[in-house]
Amino acid sequence: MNVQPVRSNYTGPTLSALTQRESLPCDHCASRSLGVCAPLDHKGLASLVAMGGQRRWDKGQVLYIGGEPAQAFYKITKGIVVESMMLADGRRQIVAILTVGDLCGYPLRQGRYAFTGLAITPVEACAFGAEKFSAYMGRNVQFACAVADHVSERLTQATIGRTVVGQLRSFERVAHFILEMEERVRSSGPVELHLTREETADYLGLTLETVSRSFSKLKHMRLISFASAQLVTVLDRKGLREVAWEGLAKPATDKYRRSSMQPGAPQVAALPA
Amino acid sequence: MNVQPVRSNYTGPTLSALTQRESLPCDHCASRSLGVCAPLDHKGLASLVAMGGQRRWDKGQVLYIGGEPAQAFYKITKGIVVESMMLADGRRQIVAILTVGDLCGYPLRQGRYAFTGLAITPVEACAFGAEKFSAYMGRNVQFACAVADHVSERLTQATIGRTVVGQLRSFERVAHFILEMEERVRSSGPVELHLTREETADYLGLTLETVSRSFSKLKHMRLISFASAQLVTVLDRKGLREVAWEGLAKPATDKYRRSSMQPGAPQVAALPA
DNA sequence: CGGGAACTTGATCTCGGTCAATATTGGTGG
DNA sequence: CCACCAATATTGACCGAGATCAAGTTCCCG
Repeated sequence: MNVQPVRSNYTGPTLSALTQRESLPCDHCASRSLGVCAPLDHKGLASLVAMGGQRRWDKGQVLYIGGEPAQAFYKITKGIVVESMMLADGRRQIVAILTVGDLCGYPLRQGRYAFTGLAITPVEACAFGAEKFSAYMGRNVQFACAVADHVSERLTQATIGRTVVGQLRSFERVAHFILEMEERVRSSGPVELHLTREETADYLGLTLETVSRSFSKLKHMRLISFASAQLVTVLDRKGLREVAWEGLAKPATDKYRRSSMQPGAPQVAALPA
Repeated sequence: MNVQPVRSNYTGPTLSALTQRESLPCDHCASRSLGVCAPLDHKGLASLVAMGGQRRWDKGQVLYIGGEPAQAFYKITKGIVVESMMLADGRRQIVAILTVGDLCGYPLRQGRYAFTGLAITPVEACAFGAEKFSAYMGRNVQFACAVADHVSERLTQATIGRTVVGQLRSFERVAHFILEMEERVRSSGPVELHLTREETADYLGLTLETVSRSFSKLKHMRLISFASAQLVTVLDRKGLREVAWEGLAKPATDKYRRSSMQPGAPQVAALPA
């Protein structure tokens, strides 16, 4: 759909000017070694950078709108972006929470943004022209693999999210959310949630009141405590995990099909060639 | 995570034997021109095929189990596979419905299957060794792009699914499901659902009773009719679409942030380089 | 045909949504 | 620095969509 491998021998105008070792904004970039930039050498980086530039948005500003023609993808260097889908009546599903190192605006759907990107903090990002980005994928295997890798990770995240929303009770979803946000920052001490109760609700498929009640419930269960509404301390990580995710996977080796079935080793058979 | 680009000059043992124009199982494969095989020429195809072989499973058999070490990916040539995640207490979320041309078992999470694959009809598939598959990605840009493309498509699907489960009412979800299954087969006439009510429930985050009631409701609304429980005729596609998806996207140019916000054009500013 | 799986329908209960009233927080200007 | 106000969060009361429990019915498949 969105990726158009280009095998031609590309001789872009911007590339030659930058192949020498000269300073790139990337040299001081917090996102340099993350995500799709990680496998690139100086030259590769230079040609990618030549595609776009740095931009910034204030909290509350929209980066791009789902359904509109896409000019650029963004790799976040600062702040937090949420991607969402909306229904005509205003219902909103937040489908991803993205931070430093994450690529956003990608993938496209028929040349248009699939989701809407919103800055929920001040955001800085590096912009890549959409067509050039795709063309570069077609020329650089490592870059293409890095993109595939990144999208794979997002697919896994999205799928877990679907399971959370589809199967967990309200306070289980909130417990999972807390652990997810803790994981994201990878630092000990209190966890900054960043999302308002309303945004959290739209992320978890609940209402803001239910989210608030679930937080309170977890607090009364002595699993968490609050410094402020946005700053949570995990008191009992083990307990929280049990609530959050009643041990996904590690299944009891039957009941993949709920009722009648004969699991048995998959039988192998050669097909008529 | 799962993709390990390998840039080395590969000289596999099986490759040389197959580079001449000789017959491949692919020549008669229904899945030849679909998905990740599409961009490959005879030689590329030959080396991919050399990685695995054809296999088959009966209805109800498990192809692979989430959390277990992965040996192979499968590209479906016949039948339907559902991928799911399970919770310890038996709750199950079906996260994908895959058919001819789809790759399954991919992506991996730390070398292990992320989801569990189950054949819900008799299934035939072409197996690719997992490491060799990744290595081949690192050698062939077009293949890597095709994989990225495929994963991107699945990400979009997963995200839409998350929105369906997170935001739609029960009968709206079922309406969406019917349209999705219709889309999938791309042929006029009655739509074969393939999933039991229980599987549909696990896909939509409902119970089988609610799914059944929702089907009945849509029937009484004269939007669909049944030849059998598995065979649906869409009587009013427009009406069904309105129920299914109250016009996702095409948003009213505000309310990305529900309350206070000043959308305004994203302001551009150069960062200190 | 016979039996079991799959499906439908009904009665009741409950979790989470809705509506509404405070409480708290944080940002702004006096 | 404090007071004020709007935005955000909490809590309560009530209601309803969907889950749960429980019969029946239909449809396959041997």
